[in-house]
Amino acid sequence: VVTYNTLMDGYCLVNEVNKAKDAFNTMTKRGVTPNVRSYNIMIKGYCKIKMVDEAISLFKEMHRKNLVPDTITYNSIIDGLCKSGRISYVWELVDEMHNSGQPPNVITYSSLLDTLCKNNHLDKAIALFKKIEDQGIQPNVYTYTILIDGLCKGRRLKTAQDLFQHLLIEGFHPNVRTYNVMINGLCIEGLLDEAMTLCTKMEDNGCLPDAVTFETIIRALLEKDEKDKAENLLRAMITRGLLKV
RNA sequence: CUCAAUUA
Repeated sequence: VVTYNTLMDGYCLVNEVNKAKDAFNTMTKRGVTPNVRSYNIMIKGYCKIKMVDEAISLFKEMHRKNLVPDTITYNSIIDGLCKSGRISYVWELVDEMHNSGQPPNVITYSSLLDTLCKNNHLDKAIALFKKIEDQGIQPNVYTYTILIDGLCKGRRLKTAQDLFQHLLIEGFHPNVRTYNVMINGLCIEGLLDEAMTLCTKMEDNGCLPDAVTFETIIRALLEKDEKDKAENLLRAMITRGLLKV
């Protein structure tokens, strides 16, 4: 089973979900019974290429074969449904999670938080974040990054910055993505000097800026016709090997 | 062997 699962996961990773499904069928034919992980891999694979209905049918197939979906199974479909905008079914599944004694975890909530943010339901997102904490679930760096990103894109920079501070106070270590999200937020508001300062600061904090960091700032600089500064950053990228020349 | 977040 492990061998087949690894193979399927590899195919899904490169979006060759049909080949993954072939492997899935082959294992069955050879008398190897797919386990929950096999289904989880296929469900995520289908969600990734937006074939959510296939994912749902596999989910139902699990029930028929008396396989009990675990938290990862739920999280994967919920995330797939969220990303394809089929929110109503999501809430049913969240209820089902509670009823089946596998309550949503921080990852489930991260998916939900992300959709709320991306659909401009910022207030609901903030409420959900509080609800997560109230339930005694520790938000992690992902959770914070998602909400900070939502706040930045919803033009609520101040709140985003407060949350970023809060994250530091709580002793979390922001990673490259967290910084990138904050930097993008500053760029959106045209605060390019602040963005560049934060870029320096992240490096001081032991977090190396990556290509996204630079591209974000460069793009913003060019929009403001700050061609010289942009060029300097481009050179910096080349020096750091972030840009092939 | 399986789940969530960033520029374009």
